[in-house]
Amino acid sequence: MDERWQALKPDEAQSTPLYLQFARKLADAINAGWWQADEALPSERTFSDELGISRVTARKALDVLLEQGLIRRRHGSGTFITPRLEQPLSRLTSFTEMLKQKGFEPSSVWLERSIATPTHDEVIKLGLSPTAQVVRLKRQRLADGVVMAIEQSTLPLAYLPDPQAVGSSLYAFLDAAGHPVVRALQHIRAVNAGPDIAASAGIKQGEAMLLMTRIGYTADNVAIELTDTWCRNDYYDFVAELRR
Amino acid sequence: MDERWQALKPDEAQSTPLYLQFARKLADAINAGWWQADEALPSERTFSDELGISRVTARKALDVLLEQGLIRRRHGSGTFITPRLEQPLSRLTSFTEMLKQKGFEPSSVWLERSIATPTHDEVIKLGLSPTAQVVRLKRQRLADGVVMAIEQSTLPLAYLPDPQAVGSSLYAFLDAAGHPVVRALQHIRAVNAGPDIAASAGIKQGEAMLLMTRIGYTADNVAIELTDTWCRNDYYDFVAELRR
DNA sequence: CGTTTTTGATACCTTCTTAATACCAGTTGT
DNA sequence: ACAACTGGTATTAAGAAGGTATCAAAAACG
Repeated sequence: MDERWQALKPDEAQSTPLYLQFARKLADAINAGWWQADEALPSERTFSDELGISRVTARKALDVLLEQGLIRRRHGSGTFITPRLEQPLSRLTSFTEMLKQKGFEPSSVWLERSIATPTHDEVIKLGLSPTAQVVRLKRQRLADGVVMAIEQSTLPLAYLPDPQAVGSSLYAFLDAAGHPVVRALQHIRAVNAGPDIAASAGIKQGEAMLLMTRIGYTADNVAIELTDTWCRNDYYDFVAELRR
Repeated sequence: MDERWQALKPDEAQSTPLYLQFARKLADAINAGWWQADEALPSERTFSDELGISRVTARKALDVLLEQGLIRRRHGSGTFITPRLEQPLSRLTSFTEMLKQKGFEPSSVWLERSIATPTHDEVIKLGLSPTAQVVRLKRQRLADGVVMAIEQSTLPLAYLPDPQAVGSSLYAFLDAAGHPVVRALQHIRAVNAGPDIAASAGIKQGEAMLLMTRIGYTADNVAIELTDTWCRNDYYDFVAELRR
């Protein structure tokens, strides 16, 4: 067991804060399967004693992992690692959630909030009736004040009577309205930035961008959201882990 | 660590301002992967002391990188390199697989099979020793005779002594050699096609392409394969299903 | 030649991390 | 009911990090 503590020990000489170092190492250890799912981790005091760090530092590292959903704490009982089944590899997270997790300050600027007649493409993809109308939302997505993506969402008017009512998070709004998105199909392509998108995103025209097209479904399998997101390629990284 | 400082040191004799020289060198170092995402850079005072420049100079250089979004500063904490926004994907199916299912005939043409000295980037990503050599494989991927993607794989020479021995499937070869890839991390970005890739892929220079970078791991968690695949955006469309 | 801008150095301020405590509040086993 | 764990919270303090204001020399410019 002793080598294990060694591997978790943060390095004082590095300039990265101790708690971040420890958080990373502990996350690696958990992912490497050092502890069984639902097994208690060593207590905060044990970490503190064995690694020669203060309990506050150990605790702050655990806070990070808690934020990532890797562990769960039970007051008086202990800290447990979250069973893998409950943390699907590809969680459907909103832009807002993802940024907060990364320590950025998310914000958005509305470019458009209007009611419109759907295009043919939208009618098909959202399974609309020919006469239905839609709400169109277009905005810049910012992290710490920097434009990271341009997002255009289309929703059936029936689910979103007032376009102005949406706050900073569309998903939060849909949750509150009783129509949470639980599943989504996402297509990813590369496109050259057109003049309008380039201008909104603050990049040169023709620059390569990732175009993510997502169709969100509610629990009863109704397509409720069609979102095109043009992602600035220098800030986004799409990651997939494959196993066989 | 000492050679590193040497490489960052600006040259007083040059006419370009010290802080610009330093900014450039530091940016190169970051791009070369000297520090991990979310890791802290040395402090401004450390740079100042080690490089024999004033703290303001070091700071002005960091200002430049901050402007470029390469780094983030946290008052009282340190300077960190900006993490990319990771968008997790799973159940990723590529268009080639769909093509196969639809009955297209995949094939490939070798462009290069050689032994080479790894780039700095490859050394980092494959965890190589500085003296190790690698095999480089480059080929066109075709479907019914049309170029769909350009693929360049890099493997440690130790695992693949003879580049010519690889048949049409790299994975089949590795399986037979007793080093099957069981897990892979795949990153997807958008890039503008450079002159060489454009020529090989039969498209115009500057056209947006999907660049898929895959690192394959064996059962004992050793990185054995680094593959860059430039996918023609008119033929590729990655699909992922997300849940929460 | 004088003026303005750039560059670099110094000193001081604010904020964050880390640590050392102490104490509170649930949980568990005896 | 109790003792001995667990996590949760608050306080204090020192040290280290980025933030900022000021000034001097050098370069660029009119």
